[in-house]
Amino acid sequence: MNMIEEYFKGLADVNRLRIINLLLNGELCGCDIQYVVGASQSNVSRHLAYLKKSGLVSDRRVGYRVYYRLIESDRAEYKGLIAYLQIAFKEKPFLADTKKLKRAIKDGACSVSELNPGLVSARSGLQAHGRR
Amino acid sequence: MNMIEEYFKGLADVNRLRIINLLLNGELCGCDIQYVVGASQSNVSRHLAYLKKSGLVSDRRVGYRVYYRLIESDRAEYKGLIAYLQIAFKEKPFLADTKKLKRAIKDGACSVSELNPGLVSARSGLQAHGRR
DNA sequence: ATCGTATATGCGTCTAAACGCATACCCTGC
DNA sequence: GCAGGGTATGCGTTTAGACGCATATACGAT
Repeated sequence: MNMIEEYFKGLADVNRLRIINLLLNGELCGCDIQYVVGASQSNVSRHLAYLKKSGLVSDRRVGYRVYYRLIESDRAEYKGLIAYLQIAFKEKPFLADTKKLKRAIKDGACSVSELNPGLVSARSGLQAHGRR
Repeated sequence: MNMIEEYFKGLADVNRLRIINLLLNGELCGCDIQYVVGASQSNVSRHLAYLKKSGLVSDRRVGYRVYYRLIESDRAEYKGLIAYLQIAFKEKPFLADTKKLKRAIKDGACSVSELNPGLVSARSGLQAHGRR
């Protein structure tokens, strides 16, 4: 199937759009995504699988966690789309999600801090989530 | 609902992507779209309705025909998307559709020629379709 | 080995939507 | 009025996918 079609199918759902918005900030682990989106664990997991299938997201396992990130690709088809999303995601409700993510990271979320420097300017140094 | 989500839902189908690709060339009447896409009349009509609902396409009636075109909007959310599509649509199978459309217009398709000058450079002057 | 955290997946349900077929509708021209 | 081209829509079928629940799996720590 066409890549462009795959991309748009991947983005044709609010929760997946919200996840992509979060991943524009850098790599994140599944539990942080789940926390911000607020959906059930299986729901988030399936959306992430769908995004992988769509060619938008890749993942890597680190211990018992899985970290998700946007695909790295130089294809115009892909880069142009990501560039568009960067612009388009200035709107609510994505703004609220981004804020919630930054607060979570600051309070000690589990996402790897070295890989998303933009999120950890004022990290407090905790290791645990401080929630659930 | 979010406009971005509406847009992506609208684009999450091959036939609708193909229609949008055609409309990037300018306004087209329904029967020409149907001819190029090669789907059934009701199918094409419903996809066009869906694209209208998604905020991507508008239409106007001229006699017993309806002409469809991309929405005119200066919102970054919208313009950025169209700009992306312009770039992304260099790939097959959209290329074949564009060629088929240009051939149809040249052979006398019913789309209004004044509104898509890029398509009528060598128009032969017929009024009928020369098909079906 | 067992427990705890994180993630994936099988199963059932429900809704959206893609498609074809037939029919209704809209407009023009006779 | 009627006929014909173009378009929309009601109806039924079928498939994709969104979701929750429960369970399985993966890994680390003890």
